[in-house]
Amino acid sequence: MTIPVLHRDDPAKDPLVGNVKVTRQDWLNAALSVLKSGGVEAVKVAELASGMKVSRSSFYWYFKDRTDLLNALLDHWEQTNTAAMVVQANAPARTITEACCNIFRCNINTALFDNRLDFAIRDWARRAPRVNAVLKAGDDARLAALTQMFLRFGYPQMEATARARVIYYMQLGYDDANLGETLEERLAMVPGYLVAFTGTEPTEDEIQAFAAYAREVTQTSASA
Amino acid sequence: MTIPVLHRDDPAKDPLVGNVKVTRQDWLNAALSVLKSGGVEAVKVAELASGMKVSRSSFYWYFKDRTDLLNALLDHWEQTNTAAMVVQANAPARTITEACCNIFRCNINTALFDNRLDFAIRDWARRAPRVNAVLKAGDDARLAALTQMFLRFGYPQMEATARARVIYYMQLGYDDANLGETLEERLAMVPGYLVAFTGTEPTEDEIQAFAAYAREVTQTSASA
DNA sequence: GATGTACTGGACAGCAGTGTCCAATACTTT
DNA sequence: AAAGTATTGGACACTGCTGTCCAGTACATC
Repeated sequence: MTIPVLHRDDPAKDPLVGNVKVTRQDWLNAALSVLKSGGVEAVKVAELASGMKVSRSSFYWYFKDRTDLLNALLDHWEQTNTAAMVVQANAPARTITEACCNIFRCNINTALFDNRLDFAIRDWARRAPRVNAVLKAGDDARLAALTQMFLRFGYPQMEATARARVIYYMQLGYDDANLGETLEERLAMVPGYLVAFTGTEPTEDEIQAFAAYAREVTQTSASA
Repeated sequence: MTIPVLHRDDPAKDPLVGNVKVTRQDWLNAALSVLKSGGVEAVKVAELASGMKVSRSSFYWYFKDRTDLLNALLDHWEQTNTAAMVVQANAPARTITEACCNIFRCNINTALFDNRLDFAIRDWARRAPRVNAVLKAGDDARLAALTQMFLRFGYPQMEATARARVIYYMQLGYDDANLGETLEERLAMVPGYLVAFTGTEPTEDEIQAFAAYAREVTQTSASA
């Protein structure tokens, strides 16, 4: 339920003019944060307003109604997470294990791919058919990119499809159940997962490179 | 949002005596059904009552309040799904691939393991720390049983742990995203998954045996 | 310094859901 | 047939949330 930095609290941004206290983006950020921690049902105009110490009616200046805000949140998701995973799947790699490490980056780098947002959307989709359609399109795009990745490394079509699903869905379920796991716990298991996902052994270099990346991104995100 | 058969509608059961219209179990069944289709937030005394064509106050005869009902739902989950998966993990099998097929039974036989309930609980857990603790205990028990399964077939400790997680979390994520998939679509991928999960090829017999089981249980559940 | 613009606050009405109270009901027991 | 028991229905008060209306405010422009 943590409300993110508001425009007015960020010294890098232009000061707000007139009687403006919050921006549309502030409302979106706050809503996004609540969506992630408490689900759609928890995204309440009243609560966002009190969190930003602004009255509720301000909200209706920026958004037609609550549904309008929710649509904006869904749009945001549509334009971020899926694109990021597709980029990672297409990233250059010498081996399939290295390529898988590129995918793993999505799971440990929040700046790249927002896990918690993905789950919140998934929860929401279970109850709203409209959201479900958007989600399914995203899942399909991601799976297609992953299948392509395995095909690139010479896996036959059928096996590429099966392995794409295994890596994608396993990460999905894993994060679902383990959002609290520490980085080192997770890193220790990486070689084991790579064998299961690809059927081949990763090189020591690949493991080291991935661990270095993982430690760096968690470092930065912690100090930000 | 389908309300299940009420006690009074089931000819096999003793007729209700006195002024009784619904039983505690009827409330529980209705709540369970709503929990699965709409999440915790959707479990509303008012809606359950109107679904059963009974007044809300009847509810308060059987339950102290809404929280009391929710606790009962959580208890129910605790006593069903995890136990079923542990039984499947311990079931006798000649090969690891056959053992994995035993686990797959959980994913296709609703009578054995209620997927939709598992997700509803998972959603709920994300918002309620108390529920999260119960869920985590369940996940741990299931993973321990799966790890034990791989150990039984000679996998080294580390690999057994990694593979247990891959099979468990993959199924979790898979069902999460694919509750609408047809049985035949799913069956077609089974051999591919088995290779990825175990690192070995399944025999033709194993695949056939599993497919036969799968077709039988979906047949029965459709005609029930 | 008057007017305009871009918001913001506070009051209001309305709805949905909860939990309580008590009278009414339909059987069972005496 | 009278009294008792187990449950149910309906009315009520309360809370939390939404969306609307309108007057108020702070700065920008003329």
